[in-house]
Amino acid sequence: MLYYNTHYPAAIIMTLNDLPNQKHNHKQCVSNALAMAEQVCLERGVQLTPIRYQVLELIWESHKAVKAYELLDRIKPLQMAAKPPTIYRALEFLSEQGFIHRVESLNAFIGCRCSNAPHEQLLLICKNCQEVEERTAPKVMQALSEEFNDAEFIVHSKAIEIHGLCSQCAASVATDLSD
Amino acid sequence: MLYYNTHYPAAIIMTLNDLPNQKHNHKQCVSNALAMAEQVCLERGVQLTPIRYQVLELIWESHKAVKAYELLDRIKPLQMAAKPPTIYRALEFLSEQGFIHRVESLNAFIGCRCSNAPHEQLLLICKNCQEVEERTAPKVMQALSEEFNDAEFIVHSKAIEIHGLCSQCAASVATDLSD
DNA sequence: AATTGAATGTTATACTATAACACTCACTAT
DNA sequence: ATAGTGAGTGTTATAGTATAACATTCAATT
Ligand SMILES: [Zn+2]
Ligand SMILES: [Zn+2]
Ligand SMILES: [Zn+2]
Ligand SMILES: [Zn+2]
Repeated sequence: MLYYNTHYPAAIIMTLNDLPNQKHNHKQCVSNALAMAEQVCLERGVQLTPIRYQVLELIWESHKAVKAYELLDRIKPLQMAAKPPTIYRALEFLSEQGFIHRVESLNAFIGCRCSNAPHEQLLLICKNCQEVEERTAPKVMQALSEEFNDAEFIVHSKAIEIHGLCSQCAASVATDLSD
Repeated sequence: MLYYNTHYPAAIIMTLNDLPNQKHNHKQCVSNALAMAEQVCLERGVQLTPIRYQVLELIWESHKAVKAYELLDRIKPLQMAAKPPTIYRALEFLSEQGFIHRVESLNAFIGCRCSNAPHEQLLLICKNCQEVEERTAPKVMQALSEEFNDAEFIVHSKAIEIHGLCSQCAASVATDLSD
C-alpha cells in the first residue's frame, strides 16, 4: 500500500563532503532525503508508512543528532498513541533501509545523506553545535581494509565517530579568543 | 595514601597488535596491566583505591568487553555496599587515567593494553567470542588526520569500533563449513 | 468468508547512567 | 591539639535508553 504517491522530482544524489554546517538550502536536504526514501522503498517493496515517514522527517529537521525520546515527544502531536516502541520500530526500519545512521557514542540518530546506496562513512560530531557531518573518507576506508587484512578480521559493520569542533564552530571560537 | 606498595617488576610495555584472542599467557596480561596502573597512579599522584583496583582486575578477567552491571554483580562479594555509583565512579576514574576504554557501541568496557601513554586506537570487536582487540593502526590514524584537515575539523576524541569476526572465530567458522 | 502477515497499539519491564546529599577519614593550617 | 578541607565512598532516588510480550487492526490473499 502506498501512503505517498506524489511524484517528487528524481532525487538528486547529494554530494557528500559538502559541509552540512555551512549555510545551505536545508529544505533541499530534507526533500531530497524524503524523496529518496520513498523511491527506494518503492523499489524494494517495503512500506514507508506515515509513522516511518514522520520519524524520518523529524530526524531531518536538522543535521544535529537526535535522541529517540526527543523524537517521541515531537511525534506525539501527530501520533497521539506514540510510545517508545513506536519510535524504536520506526528507527529500526529506517536504519535497516539505510535512511538514518545511529550515532553509537551519543545514543542518537542522524539522517543519511547518501541512502540510495550502501556505503561506508565516518561521522564528524561537533561538541559545540551538535551537528554531525557524514563523510565517505575513501582513504581512511582503504587504510582500514589493510588493517583488517593484517589482523585477519572479517568486518560486518563499522562505527567511526569523531568528536570535536566543526569548521564553523572552530572558526567562531577563534574569533571569540581574538576579541 | 598507598593501598598497594608491593613492588611489581617494572611493567613491561605490552606490544599491541599481537592478537589477544590467540592463546597467550593471560595472567601476564593481567599482572602487567595492574602493575602499570599502580606505577602510573604513583607517578601522577592519584589514588588506585581498593575499589578501583578491584574493578580494573575484574575488567581484566578476560579480553571480552564487560558491562557496568556485570561488574557490579561481580564486585558485590568483595564490596557488599556496592551500588551503581560505586562502579560508574571507578569506571570514570579508570577511563580518565586511560586504564580502560569504553566501547560505545556495546555500552561496555575493556582493559587498555598500552595505558602507560596516551594513544589512539581502534577496536576490533568479535561478534562470536566477544573479545576486543585494540590496535594502534598508524596508517589509519594518518589517513584520518588528513581527512580532518580536509574537513577543517578539530578532533577531541575518536571512537573507531569495528564489528565482525576475529581471526580465530573466522577460522573456526570456515572449519565448521568444511565439515 | 477465512486466513495471513506486516504494522501498530499497549503494558510492562529490563537495562544503563547520574543527581544529590550524607558520611568518613587522611591531610593540612592554624 | 583542633578545626577545616577535600577526595573517596555510602545511600537513596530518579533519569534516560531500549525491548519483551501480547493484543489489535487491516489490507492483501486464498
Ligand atoms: Zn541540510
Ligand atoms: Zn559545530
Ligand atoms: Zn590476555
Ligand atoms: Zn572471536
